[in-house]
Amino acid sequence: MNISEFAEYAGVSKSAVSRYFNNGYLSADKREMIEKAIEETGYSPSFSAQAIKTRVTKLVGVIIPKLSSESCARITEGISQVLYEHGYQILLVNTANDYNREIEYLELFRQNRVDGVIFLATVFTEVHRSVMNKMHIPVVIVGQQYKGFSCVCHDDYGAAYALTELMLKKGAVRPAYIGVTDEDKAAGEARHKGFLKALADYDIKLEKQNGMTAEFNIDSGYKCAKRLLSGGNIPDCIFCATDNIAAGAIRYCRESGIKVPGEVMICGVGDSKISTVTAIPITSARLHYKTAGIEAAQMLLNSIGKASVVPKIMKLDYEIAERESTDR
Amino acid sequence: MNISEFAEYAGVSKSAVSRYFNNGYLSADKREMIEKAIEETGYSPSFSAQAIKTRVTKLVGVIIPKLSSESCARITEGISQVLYEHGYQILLVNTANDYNREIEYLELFRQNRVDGVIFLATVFTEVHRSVMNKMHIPVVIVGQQYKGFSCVCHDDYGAAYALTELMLKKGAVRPAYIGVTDEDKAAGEARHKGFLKALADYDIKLEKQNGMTAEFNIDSGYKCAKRLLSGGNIPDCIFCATDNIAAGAIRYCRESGIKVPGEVMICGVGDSKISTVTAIPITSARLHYKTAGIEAAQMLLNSIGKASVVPKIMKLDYEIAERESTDR
DNA sequence: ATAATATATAAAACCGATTTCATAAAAAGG
DNA sequence: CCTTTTTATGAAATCGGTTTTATATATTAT
Repeated sequence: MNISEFAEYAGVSKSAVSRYFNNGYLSADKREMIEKAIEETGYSPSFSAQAIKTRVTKLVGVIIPKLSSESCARITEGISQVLYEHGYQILLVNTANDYNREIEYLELFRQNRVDGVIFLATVFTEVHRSVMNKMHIPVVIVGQQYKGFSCVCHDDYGAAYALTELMLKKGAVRPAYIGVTDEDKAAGEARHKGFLKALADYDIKLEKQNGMTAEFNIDSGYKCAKRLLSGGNIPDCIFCATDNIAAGAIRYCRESGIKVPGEVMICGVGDSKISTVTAIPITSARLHYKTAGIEAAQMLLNSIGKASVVPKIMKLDYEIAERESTDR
Repeated sequence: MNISEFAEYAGVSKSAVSRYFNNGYLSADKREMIEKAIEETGYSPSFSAQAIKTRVTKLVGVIIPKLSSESCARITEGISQVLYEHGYQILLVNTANDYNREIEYLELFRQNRVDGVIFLATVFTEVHRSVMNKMHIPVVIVGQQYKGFSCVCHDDYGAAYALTELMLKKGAVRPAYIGVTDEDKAAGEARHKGFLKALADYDIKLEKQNGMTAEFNIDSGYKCAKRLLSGGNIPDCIFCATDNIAAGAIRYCRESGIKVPGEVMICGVGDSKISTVTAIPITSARLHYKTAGIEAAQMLLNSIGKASVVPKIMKLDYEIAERESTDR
């Protein structure tokens, strides 16, 4: 049923029906007639038809690298909560860590379809910048700082520094690092730099074979820990860039009889659910993922419809959750 | 830029442009002119305008109870993969376990906006049925069986039976159960029944105080395990309806010095990431979440556009992943 | 009482596409 | 060579709404 048929059914004009849904002038009796007709028919206006005229879709594109990652899911949950409260909906794109798909969907969103975009990105390329610059709808980036765009991010550097310092203060002198690629500015580079800075400040140096790059999962942490810990002269602490990596490392230690924290301290980042239930609970830095999603969504909603917006950066604080894996 | 402006720019008629995007009759030179103009302007047709005329939105509504649950995330990942391959996108609704919001969005989708709905539901009410019956777009339900609708679900009953049998065969005689509400037909009722049937078949009875209902999280498992294990005459095995509950139970055992599996065997369901890294790795049943999402999406795509479709039920098999928590 | 303003209404134009229609040119068939 | 079919084309109608316009009526101000 379209607006004309409905208007006829209700005994009013199309314009009156439209005004009813858009708070225009409308007499009480017409309002009543329309309400009664809605009751009877269940009519509601077509989103597509509204969008074409108003240029408002009430849709926000959310681009994420991996839905089944706890951090992504929690950010998206925060986004979802705020958008729901404001009558917006999420057009979700799971890129499965495929950078090309990020570009593909940015292009898609560039034209129409959504009112704004929230982008949980990991690695930025020149192509990203060129596409994003041509975008004429607001974009908010979560988890990274990217010049020229509004961002909500975590203090990855500070968290990594604090965790490393914690272990050094407890007497670690032969540290190791299992990180992710430095191409990832946040989880990779920033945490790496925070780790190295703490080492520098405490006059401790990283032996070359003790720095490793892993994937974002448990198995990869397991394998790296194996390489790190199967030689002689093993490290006495391992900074892991994520809790999953730390969980894998702890699993390896458990299986090979290496005492955590006795022989080697281990920490992760993210304070995910997993960190409380591992063989040895993991000391980690709580990053406020859901809050990041909430803030990003609010930032985006504040930008939608505005002619131009000054890009803002919001950096969220962290808290250290100390658990057994770094006890001394 | 709209189709008229673009057509003028390209030096062809509106109709020609439309035909270009919809594979109509078009001479080679016109095709070339249009391609050149697209190159130069980046024009692409408006989704809203297309949708209004074709009544196709290329959008699928996905309603899920909790995004940050690993099972939901994996199902959604499967859905996303298939829809992507077919040029569809996901309109995501996270209901945060609020049944009213489920109804609200079913209502919203009922009218327009999406071409089909995938519903990861937990508890069905009469209101659900009445709304879903009025739906004139296809709906596929994941994780539950619901008469009259196409469903993709797991063999919760069989998995629970097999896990329980495994523990009974290893000599357990005083079983306990930590489940979720029976209102949830799959994770609640079906697993509960599978557990009870195994007990019946092995002539073992459940002491009343050894059956408990928990929430879907680690802390709740911890608390239930505490109640279960702090008295005298404690159970010698605990069937947990989810891995999270089992992880909580294992954490309690670890903290209170109860030996797993020595004093009490524990199992979970879902074979989530967590089950491999807990203090004692958890025996669990692998449910194919991502596959469920993939199958559901395919089922839905097969129904879209068809006048009427016979509802189908697809029940996916499970596999037992035996780990230390049930060793004997 | 009259002018100015606020409220209320329907018709018509418009949003940006697709599709039908009428017509023409080219290709194929006999 | 003429008829039929296929290919190609732009104008116009249509999809389901919103918004402008023009006009009428009711209030308020002076």
